[in-house]
Amino acid sequence: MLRLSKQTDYATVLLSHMASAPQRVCNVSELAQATHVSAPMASKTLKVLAREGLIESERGASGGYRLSRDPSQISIADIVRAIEGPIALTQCSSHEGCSLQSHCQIRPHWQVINSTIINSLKQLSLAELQGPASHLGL
Amino acid sequence: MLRLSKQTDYATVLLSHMASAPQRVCNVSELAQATHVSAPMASKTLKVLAREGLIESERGASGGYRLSRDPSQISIADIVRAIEGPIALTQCSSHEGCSLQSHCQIRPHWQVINSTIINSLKQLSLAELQGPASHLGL
DNA sequence: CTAAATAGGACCAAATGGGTACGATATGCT
DNA sequence: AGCATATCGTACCCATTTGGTCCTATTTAG
Ligand code: FES
Ligand code: FES
Repeated sequence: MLRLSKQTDYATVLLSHMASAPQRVCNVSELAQATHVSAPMASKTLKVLAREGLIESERGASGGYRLSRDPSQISIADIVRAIEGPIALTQCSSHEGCSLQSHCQIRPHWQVINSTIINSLKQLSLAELQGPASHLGL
Repeated sequence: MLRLSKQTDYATVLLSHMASAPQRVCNVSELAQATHVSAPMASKTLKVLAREGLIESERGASGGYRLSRDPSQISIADIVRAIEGPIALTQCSSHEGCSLQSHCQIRPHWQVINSTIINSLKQLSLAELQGPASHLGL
């Protein structure tokens, strides 16, 4: 359905909340309460984000998560890539290779579309999510 | 994985081939051979495209499919919408409503991103798929 | 009448996505 | 030392979606 997963949605909301007070270390239950994401899903999601390097974790009592870089340096594209893996609209725009590839003329076009979308997702950073929606001249 | 379905891929290839000789009526097996899409899948896909009005069908012997409008009037966005339904990156950018919706600040941003992507898919028509890839200033 | 073609499903297997649970490990505090 | 509080890793389950096949109508040319 050309939809990104709910987990990506959760990730964005969680990160967006963390960006409102960068540096601060938040634990799962706090983030879950603030964002209304269920605690187990918040936990699952934050683990992935930590593994992918978007946030850093402090373990043990009074531990939690903290953004690993400035909110302006984290884009929606980063979040999507962290949760869903590389953005490739079609099989042939990744390196898996498409069954039609050998006789197909439109592959380069897919790649163009793919880059266009990636670019538009890169345009928007966590920092900008804080403000009102007014980007890309729309 | 932010990937459009293989059927959408098939649809694009099939339509692209039909666009190389608009007006002409092609039957399934011809299209399957030309595009290397398996005949059953080509058939299934073309049925959907016909139902959604992108192509018109002629039934009976020597029947087949024909583009219902000029290739320049059919965009990738049309194809995606025909096969996958409305493009909505997140639940909350459609009207289904998102579980977080009531306390969420970033919803308007999703809508902006969504429109951006739809626009970039609208930019590219079947007619342009015929030529080399050089769109959107990339 | 018959062959060729689409229409519209049912149907199945595999993959994906959403969500839960649990044991292991690390840290601060008393 | 010992306990409470956290994250980490992963395994698991269930519902949905996807990819693909197949079969039976119905339509039309010759
Ligand atoms: S190579 Fe995948 S659609 Fe052309
Ligand atoms: S309303 Fe869905 S993520 Fe904000």
